Amino acid sequence: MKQQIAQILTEVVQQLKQQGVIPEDTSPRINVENTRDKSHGDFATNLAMMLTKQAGMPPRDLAQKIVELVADVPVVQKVEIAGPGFINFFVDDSAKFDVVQTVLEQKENFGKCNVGQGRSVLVEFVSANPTGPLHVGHGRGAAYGASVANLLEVAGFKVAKEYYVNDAGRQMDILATSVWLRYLEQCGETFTFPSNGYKGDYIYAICDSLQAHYATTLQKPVSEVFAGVTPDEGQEGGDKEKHIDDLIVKAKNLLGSQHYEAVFKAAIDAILSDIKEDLAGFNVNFDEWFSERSLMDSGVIDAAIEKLQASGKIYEKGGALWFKSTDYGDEKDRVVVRDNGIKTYFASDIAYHFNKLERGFDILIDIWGSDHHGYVPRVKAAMEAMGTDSEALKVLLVQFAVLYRGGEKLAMSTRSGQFVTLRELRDEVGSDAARFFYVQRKSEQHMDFDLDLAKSKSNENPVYYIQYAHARICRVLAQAVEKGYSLDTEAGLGNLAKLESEQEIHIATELAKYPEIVARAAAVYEPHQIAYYLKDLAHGLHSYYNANQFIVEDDEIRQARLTLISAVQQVLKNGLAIIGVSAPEKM
RNA sequence: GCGCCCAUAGCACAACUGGAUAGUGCAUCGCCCUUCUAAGGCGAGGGUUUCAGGUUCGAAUCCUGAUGGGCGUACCA
Repeated sequence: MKQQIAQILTEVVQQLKQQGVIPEDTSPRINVENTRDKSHGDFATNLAMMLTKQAGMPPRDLAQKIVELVADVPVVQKVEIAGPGFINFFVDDSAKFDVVQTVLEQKENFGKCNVGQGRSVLVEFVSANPTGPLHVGHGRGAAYGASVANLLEVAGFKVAKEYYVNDAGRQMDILATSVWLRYLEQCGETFTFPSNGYKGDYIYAICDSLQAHYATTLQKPVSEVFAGVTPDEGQEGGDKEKHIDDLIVKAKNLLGSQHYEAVFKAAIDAILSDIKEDLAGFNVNFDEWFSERSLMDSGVIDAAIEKLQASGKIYEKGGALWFKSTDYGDEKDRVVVRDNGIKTYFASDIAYHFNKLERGFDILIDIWGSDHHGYVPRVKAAMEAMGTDSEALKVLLVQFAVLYRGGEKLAMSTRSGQFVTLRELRDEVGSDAARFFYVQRKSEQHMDFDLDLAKSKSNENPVYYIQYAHARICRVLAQAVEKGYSLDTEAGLGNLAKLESEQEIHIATELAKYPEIVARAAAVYEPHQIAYYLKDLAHGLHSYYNANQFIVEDDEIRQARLTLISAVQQVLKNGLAIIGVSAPEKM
């Protein structure tokens, strides 16, 4: 309908040019909007106001000219000029119900479009270090990323979802060492646990499995473990970083590479499988868990560095290898290989992004926490230097959720073991409510997350409002069958013209908006638009429900109404699927 | 210091990406269950869109500056 009007206006612009009202070289963007106020008709355009300058006449006069040129179309009942020069289109009520048939024919495909044109997208998100369980901060990225992926899929992209597993580097060594030290404690050794080690309770579970497999064969005397180790923070000459680094070296030496590997692997396997299970319970699933170590082992990182060297953007300074990212607008140059020969995290990230493109993806989407925003220019710089198009990479930043409990701001740290896990949140409020809560806000908006509120008011979460609308429809349709009035959509579609209440027309109008909302939301990566749309649609349904009886004696009216609400049911289901929320049949 | 992001009703957030009288939920106050689920509906109150300028037919939205908040500014990952 909207396109139809836009089409008409495009023709009008051509005619205006021919008549010399506006210059030949003007090509205005045809803008057709849904009106907010029903007295403004169904659609409006600001075309006259946009062209007022080129035409050299007041907007209302120009609008008058445009209206005269607008071709007669049966569905357009009336065209009006209003306000400063808006042109309002009033659509014939009966035409508004055409969408119902479309919905029922296309079913779960209703709302899909092809702006993606089958291009392949890799959406990488969560990618939290596997050093502990996911906390509620990760939840936002998970909910947002999964919804964006769904959205893109509906918009006609070929989507793959990936979790980058940082299973290499110092943090993992600290984790392995922390596990081993806790294991030693369980074996009866006594010492002060390093301040910089991982202290979460989940560590003990890993130790239990180590004990089950190895009994005490991994035990070493404390005197040996701590001999010659730099003291911890708070002690004479102490340094917590050196302390933990020394302990890592000890762990490797005392255990030997094979046993150290075993501890390392036990830790990461346990945590990763916990994360996988957690995300699956959150209705977030990945196609690929991409290991950083695999990049190292396959030599991809070296290849990437060589590629950069070939571009001439690598130089040596102070024994380290630097990438000249300032040539691409970064604030300063960045180290890729440290003076001790160890490659930085940045180096593997360059390789990782290069690898993504090599796997054939057209578009790369990274979803990062906003604390990584400073990282974007250097990754793009590296992509440029390697001769790839940095435009292919789109980084979506998600603001941190600031957690409150009873008005108190909560500090969260995986290291200290003090955080609220995603699993706790799911247990308390449920996956659906949590998914909806996260995705309701646009991603760049700071989010205050009051846990007490989220838990105590779980029944007031708008998600139930939407699910309730869906469940209501299901129950009504079931009741109809029980009363011997099974739904005959064929008959219903034929009688839609009999529906003329305000609520019915409103619902039909809302249904027609859905594909457009999806397309727009996908274009700007904003799943929250779907959430708001669904609230509106649910409101339309509840309103309708309270004002009208669906299961009535009159066959024609009943069939028409049941057909209309089954279309609503379908769209609610489609929209909820994008947000990753279930559509229950009863509540 | 410099850079990025944010600021809308008591609270949490929207506003079709520059459109008409700035909306929704919670909270507050009325009304509606012998009728398909009241986790619902109908209505009321609540705003100088942080402040000061600018751009234009038109600004919550764009530009400049100020204020307040978050984050970043490693040869960490």
